[in-house]
Amino acid sequence: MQPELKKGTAEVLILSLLDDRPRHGYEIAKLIEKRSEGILEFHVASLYPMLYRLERRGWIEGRWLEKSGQRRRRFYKLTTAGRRALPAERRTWREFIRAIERVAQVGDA
Amino acid sequence: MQPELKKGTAEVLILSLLDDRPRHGYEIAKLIEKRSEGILEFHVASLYPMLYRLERRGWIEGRWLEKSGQRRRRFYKLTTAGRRALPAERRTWREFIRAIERVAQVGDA
DNA sequence: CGTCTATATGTGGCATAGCCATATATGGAG
DNA sequence: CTCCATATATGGCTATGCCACATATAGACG
Repeated sequence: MQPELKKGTAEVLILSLLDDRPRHGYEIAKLIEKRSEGILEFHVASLYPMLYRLERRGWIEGRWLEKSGQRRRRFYKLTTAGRRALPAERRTWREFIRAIERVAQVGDA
Repeated sequence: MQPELKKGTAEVLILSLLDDRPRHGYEIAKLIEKRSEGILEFHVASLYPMLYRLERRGWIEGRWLEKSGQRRRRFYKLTTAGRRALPAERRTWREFIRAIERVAQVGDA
């Protein structure tokens, strides 16, 4: 898998996972790996900076949660702006893959 | 359209277009733009270097063609290695989008 | 005849986002 | 008491596409 393919996809992935419910960084990384059956594997070193970027953009919001018997975790949830942005992100992705499929005969068939 | 999405996709696109028949750089750029209905627009400044890379890798092979009444053009065609590599590239792409769809609810439905 | 646009190839420097290595810290299993 | 999984964080590297710029010709339009 050319690693370059992944560029720009982390956003929809993270936003979609946070659409279900608030999650913390490490959980997001593991979920992506698991649900994609190992095909996608975002290193946490890429994920944390992405989370900071999304937070700065105002699409997600994080807060620390410390429970006894657990390490501290930063849970992120979608903001209203983030929830509003998600459909457009999904549409962009869909249009993008359709465009590729029109140029390269790459469709599932 | 986040420009980052395109990263790593030029390869399959070029290879697929050359699978039909030999073409020159400028034609490839225009075809990508046209067939994708404007969604994909690779700048020639990205395309030419990509062609050189593919040639160095031995997947495509270019030769100059000068016709009177036309500017000089460099036509590229798939090599045997390139033709052999294409199905794997297409498979990678398919697996990749399926993986994204399993993580983000992004499917066409 | 001059200018403009489309065609055609090419290069140097920039930006972005993911990767690797590394660091820190805790809970639980053995 | 060591090791692994969990959890967050940062600095430097790399790849690939983007922008600006350069060069050159054919054809259209005035």
